[in-house]
Amino acid sequence: MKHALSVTREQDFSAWYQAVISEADLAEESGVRGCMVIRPWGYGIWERIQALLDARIKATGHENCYFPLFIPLSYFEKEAEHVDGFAKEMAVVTHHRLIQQGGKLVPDPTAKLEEPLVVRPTSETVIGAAFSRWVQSWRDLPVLINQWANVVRWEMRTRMFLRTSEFLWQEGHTAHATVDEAMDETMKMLEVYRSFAEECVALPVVAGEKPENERFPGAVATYSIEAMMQDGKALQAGTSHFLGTTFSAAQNIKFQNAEGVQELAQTTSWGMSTRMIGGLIMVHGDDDGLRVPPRVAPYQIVVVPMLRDTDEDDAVLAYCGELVASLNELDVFREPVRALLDRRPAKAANKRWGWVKKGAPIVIEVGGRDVAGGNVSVIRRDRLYRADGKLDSAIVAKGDFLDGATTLLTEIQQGLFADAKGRLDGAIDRSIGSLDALKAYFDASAKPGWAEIQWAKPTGAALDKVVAWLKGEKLTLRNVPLDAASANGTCIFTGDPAVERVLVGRSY
RNA sequence: CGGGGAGUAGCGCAGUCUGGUAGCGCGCCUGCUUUGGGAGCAGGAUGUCGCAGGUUCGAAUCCUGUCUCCCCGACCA
Repeated sequence: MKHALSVTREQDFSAWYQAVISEADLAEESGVRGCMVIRPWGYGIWERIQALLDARIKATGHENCYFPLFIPLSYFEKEAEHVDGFAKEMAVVTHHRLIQQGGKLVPDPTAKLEEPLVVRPTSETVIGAAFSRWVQSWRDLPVLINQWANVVRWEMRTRMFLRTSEFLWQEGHTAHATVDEAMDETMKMLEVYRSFAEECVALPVVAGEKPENERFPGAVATYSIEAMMQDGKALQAGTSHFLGTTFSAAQNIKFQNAEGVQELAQTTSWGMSTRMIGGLIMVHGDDDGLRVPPRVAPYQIVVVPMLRDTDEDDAVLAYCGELVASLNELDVFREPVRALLDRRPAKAANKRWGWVKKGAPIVIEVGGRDVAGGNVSVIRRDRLYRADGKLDSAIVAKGDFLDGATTLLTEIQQGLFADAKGRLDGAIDRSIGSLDALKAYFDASAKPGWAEIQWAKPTGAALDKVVAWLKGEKLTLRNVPLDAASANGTCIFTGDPAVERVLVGRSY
């Protein structure tokens, strides 16, 4: 079987990942360190993610707004732990004018900013400053807001979609009167992320609490959803933080409670980014390129006319036009179907393989013979080949295809999720009871998946010791799954009675 | 930011050691022949050799600096 990509997942997963991004026209290098150009197909997927996630964020009572890209340096100085976490990766604006000097443009030394501005790495500080103005009384709470924005973190090592210097995301920020309310919010948004990832992106995830060492700088508790890539590595696909009074203390977010007493607000923040697209690639991609789940596919059904530069071409195009119009009348996942007629003057075979690599869920080919017989040729991206290795192109009556199109899209969506879910569930080993066994598990195979182990949840120096040992094995603590069984054994690190179960794995 | 590799046509690469008119394959354009599974033949177009300095009569090639990408570390959504 000849595949559309020149490198397979088995040969070199990292090279394969880059090949998918390039061959599926998702993104490309920009010439600026760690920054990418997101091309229409990649950005189209992001727009779908935005649309579906935004609806869920609003359905849970949040409103969108927008805060400035530039944050005064002094805002960061108010919260020590937060600045420690981000100081090493901040882009800073120091001048507001350039001058010519020896034929070159250089910052004008006389146009130095009084106070440097940081290009936001995240917006807790600037939004906290606004919250302190907005919140006076318990009646002003909760404040529930979200913004869609770009942020910049000057990472040492970048990878397209997974870790770029600039990335796109949404960041939710809320303020509450009580710890309970803020914790409810934190957990609610974690669940929004879990259900969104699984239902829309078909990405099975494990939702859980991050161990202390993996917390967001300044957070009291951090929760994540973790997805498993096809090479067994973990990808943190969304985070939800309970910030307690860390930022309200630093930013002076105070309110007068019903008893007339001043209190600090309890805040949360939560985010999901373009990294999601990296996860989508590594979970659903195959050796022919990307496979986009129908709910987030910019086009769900692409119709490719087989034109032959003959008189029959007009009839073929008319037939295709009607087909696409009929498809666009249909609803699937409670939205209109997104079908495209690919009229570009290119060879049909090249268009077909182009859409296969892009991962359009269904590709329909229509030639003169189909028109004459009232048929269409259907290629499902989730089942490209027959058992004999030939491209599986099924000839179906046009009416039957229209009748079944939305069911087929639903089936593809569910199938992609079910396959990935099966891989995830089958790749978590819950039987490991010693460090030797843990080491052996990860040494034994190239794609070992994860281990869910029992531990005593050490803190401070004891936790540092555990993390250091894991690091030596290139392992990380992922999260403590919310739905894990309770502990009933001993901690494999300390030998103390275990208190919970934690996931261990290699990660991106 | 440390170690390694690489930047030459849209893509993949040769040429660099040993300085002397910019090459190959694919793709692209035109024409003809094909036409249900990534067509064949013929002709053609496309380069400030990553960028900036330097050495030289002459630099893709030598020297210095710098930017970007890939791999391995340290850092992280």
